[in-house]
Amino acid sequence: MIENKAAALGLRSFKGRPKLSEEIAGQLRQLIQDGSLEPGAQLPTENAMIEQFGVSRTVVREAVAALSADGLVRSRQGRGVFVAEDLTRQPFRLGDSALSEHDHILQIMELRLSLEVEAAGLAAQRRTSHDLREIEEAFERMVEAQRRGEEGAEQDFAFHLRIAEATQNTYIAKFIRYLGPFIIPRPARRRVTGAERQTYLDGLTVEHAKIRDAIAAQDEAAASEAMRTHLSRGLALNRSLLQS
Amino acid sequence: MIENKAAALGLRSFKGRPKLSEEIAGQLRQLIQDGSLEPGAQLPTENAMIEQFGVSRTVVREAVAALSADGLVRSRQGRGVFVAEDLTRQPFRLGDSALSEHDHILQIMELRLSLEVEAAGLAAQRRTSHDLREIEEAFERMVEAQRRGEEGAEQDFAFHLRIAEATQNTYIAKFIRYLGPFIIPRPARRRVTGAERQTYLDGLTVEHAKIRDAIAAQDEAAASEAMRTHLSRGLALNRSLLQS
DNA sequence: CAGTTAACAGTTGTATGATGACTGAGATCT
DNA sequence: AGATCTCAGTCATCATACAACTGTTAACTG
Repeated sequence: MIENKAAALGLRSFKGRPKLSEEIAGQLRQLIQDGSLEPGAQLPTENAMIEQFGVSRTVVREAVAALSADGLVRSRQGRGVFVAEDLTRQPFRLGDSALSEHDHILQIMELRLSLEVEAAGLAAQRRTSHDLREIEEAFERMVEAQRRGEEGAEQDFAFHLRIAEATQNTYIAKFIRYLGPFIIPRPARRRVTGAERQTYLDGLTVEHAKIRDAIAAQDEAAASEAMRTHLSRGLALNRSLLQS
Repeated sequence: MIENKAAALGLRSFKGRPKLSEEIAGQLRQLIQDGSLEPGAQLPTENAMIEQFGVSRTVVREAVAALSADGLVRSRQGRGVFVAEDLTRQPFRLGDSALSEHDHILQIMELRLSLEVEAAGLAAQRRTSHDLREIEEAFERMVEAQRRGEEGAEQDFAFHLRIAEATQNTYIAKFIRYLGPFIIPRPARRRVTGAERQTYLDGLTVEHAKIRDAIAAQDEAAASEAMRTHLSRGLALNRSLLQS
């Protein structure tokens, strides 16, 4: 047996060696993504992979099951395993990149800003009276959370999510919801304290109110503008805080 | 072989029974997503699941491997399988929704527009000379494709992707790349023929040129505006074509 | 001969038993 | 008291066997 080379990769050596099935799955994934295996092509049979990788059938099957869950391959009993014709089913993930925490946060906020500025405009155009009520309630819940001395990060996000849902575009709402966990922690905020913190939180409320009012008035341009101002300020704050 | 009506039935109405491991994986996934199993909670042990579901270890392990690939659970040797604390690793997918083809296309194009309008502005701000060269080359390749009588859909997308990369925001670029396969087919275009088609294609080139020039001049507002005009026209065209 | 059926080899799907590796806690020893 | 050992529980991996499905080929039937 050759000594464990996994540690050389450095990444997750702390957690012991990665599972063999993950190792194999990674190799197969790479073969597919760099085009060595074209869509529709057949993967080596299980027996071939057993020999080729020197592992047991359990490992091979678990690796294929993982790829199959990602929609990257499709296995058909009696025939073989094939690379998916339609690679659009390949999921989208954030965070496995090698960015610093600093860049990670800023880039996610930029991504979020891009979407939400437009979303605010669409919401102003299309919001129903029910949507508006949801947005107003979310606004109030955040005010109450702050009155209780909380940060209100969750309520903040809920407010933004209601706006995304008011666009009537399920994909936009779905993506904002996906981004939620990445932006809720917002570690930058915690470094702001005291009076400065109160000023910041009051500013949030004022900005949220402007967005809410523009959507209520169905003023598309004003809604987009208010959202841009709101998120730009958050972006600038993060940028300056993370600089130091 | 004429008899293959399984495909004609459309989806997967009769694909034979789904694999047992997928069945189990689905049940576990639901338990996690509806909160029956909270983050950090331990799943039943393999032996317990074998008995509970009445299947073999192979099946249970493949199901867990699939969930693990999605980042939904984490298994630790010697301890057990646990629901992930951080569900942000859950991937994002488009397309499993029950939208009509019509809404599907329009909503994706809106999502795309939101991002790309901002991306064009960021690209104008931050593009390097190398980025600009890439964008210009992609533009030329699309012109050449059209000169050859092709539609140039792939070159079109490549042009947009180069712009996304010029934002220096890897997440934005990554997401645009993910959206690619969903927008490349653009079935609407095929219904436009003859002189009308040529007018449309010429319009694309003019609009691309405006975007390119604004980015070259590092004029943020003009770049965003040009991109908005460009994609809005595509959106409007699709909307009218799909109406009928 | 034409058409159907049967047999076969190859593949994935499922089941089962055995062994290795890791974990945590309690028992044991010093 | 502190370090070590033992042990049961758990996942990780291996190996084997059989079932189910597929496509091809051979055999059979009328």
